Amino acid sequence: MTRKIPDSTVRRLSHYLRSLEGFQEPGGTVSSEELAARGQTTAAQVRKDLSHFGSFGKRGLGYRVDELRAHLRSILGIDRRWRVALVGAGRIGLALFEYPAFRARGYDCVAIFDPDPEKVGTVRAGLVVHDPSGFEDAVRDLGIELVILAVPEGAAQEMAGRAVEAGVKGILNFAPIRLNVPPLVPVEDVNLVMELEALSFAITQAGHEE
Amino acid sequence: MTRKIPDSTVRRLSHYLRSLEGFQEPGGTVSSEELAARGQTTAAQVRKDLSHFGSFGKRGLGYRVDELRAHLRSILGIDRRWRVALVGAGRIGLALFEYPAFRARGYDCVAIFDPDPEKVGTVRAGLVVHDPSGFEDAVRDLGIELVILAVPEGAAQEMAGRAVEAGVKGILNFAPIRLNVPPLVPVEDVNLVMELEALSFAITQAGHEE
DNA sequence: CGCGGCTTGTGAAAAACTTCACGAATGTAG
DNA sequence: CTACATTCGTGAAGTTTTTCACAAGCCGCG
Repeated sequence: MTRKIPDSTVRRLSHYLRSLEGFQEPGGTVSSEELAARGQTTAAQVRKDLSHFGSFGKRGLGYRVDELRAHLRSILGIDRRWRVALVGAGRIGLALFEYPAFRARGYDCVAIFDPDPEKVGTVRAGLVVHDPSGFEDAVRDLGIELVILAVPEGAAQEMAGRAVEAGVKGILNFAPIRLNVPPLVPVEDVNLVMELEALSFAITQAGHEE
Repeated sequence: MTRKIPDSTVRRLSHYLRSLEGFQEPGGTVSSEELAARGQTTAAQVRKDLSHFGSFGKRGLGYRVDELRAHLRSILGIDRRWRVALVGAGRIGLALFEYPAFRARGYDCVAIFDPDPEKVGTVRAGLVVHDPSGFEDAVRDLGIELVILAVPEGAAQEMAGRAVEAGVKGILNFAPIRLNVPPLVPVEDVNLVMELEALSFAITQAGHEE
């Protein structure tokens, strides 16, 4: 039933879920048209996206809000909780770890690692900072499945390799390099400079356009 | 020459630029093959991407590193400096503003706004935090062109509207909503929860795959 | 100068993704 | 019960993006 899902579809599924959570009456229904209106897409796209995973709507009626919400959670793999470790206790990493939306969405911050001796032993975001030497043990003992990798560029590949070796299942990578990991371990890259560059490109381009 | 550039192309251009900066001898040359190797793409894709903007290479030789670098900077619109304001002095916004890579890439942080009376007047990331009431004046007086919008969901649309009205040219949006702005003003969305969801989707999916 | 080894730039082919359009369900009203 | 107004699910058509393949250009060497 589910073969190769476009990346863009997954992003939209997240959007749909977020839209559904904005609804007041969870017992109500919503049409593909309404769902498309929030979310900058079309009704056909909404239906096509969902059809990859099953038939969740009722013809003539639409989708039941609470039902679709549950389906989306299950599809996105957040009908459970995930144990997340932060590697790199810099400003950005810590800011993320304290971001309440993460926990609300099913992601539990369980450990922080940083090699800086000044940070090791101190408490950040409610957790003691550990030296990376203990990383592998922690992955096993705490059941860490996801890693937020927010270390300097030079250390990213090494820590990614160790994470994979230790059995981590996915990496959210903030370092501006393409990590070399086995294809079974998904990596999501977040590159904020790149986002700004996309902005200045679009602005500059608007001038050249005709 | 430049019509409709795919979004994915722009992202790759950023990557190419970053790869080029890793080179030691700026007088040397690089082939599309080498550039593709870093960056998770193909040589043909590199050439196609660049061909949208001109012919920068020499057949039989490749691209001159320093030359291509300059071209990419110009294409991405970072052969100049941009004046950026932070709206929302929360943890994430501040962490970004202190991120040294921004300045290094041509983005200058020039002002911070936040309505919290406890923050107004204090110094963060080297700048005094101002109340948003002075936002429009600051845009004009400081020549602010880009806004990093890192406010709570509820305030995002209002501040986006004010930014556009004040003449801001682009918005980097961290709020998890689609901003409603005129199509001439580009918006880049950064949604970290969505990135994590893409990860757990990929992990979960790997199980269902067959 | 002419030849051979490379590597670009680019139409054309292939693949991926989105939009269209319509049959099939579903609920409502008369 | 039938007619009607909706709205989903989905193959087919259309569009966009990627990949392919090859002619054309460049360099070095004899």
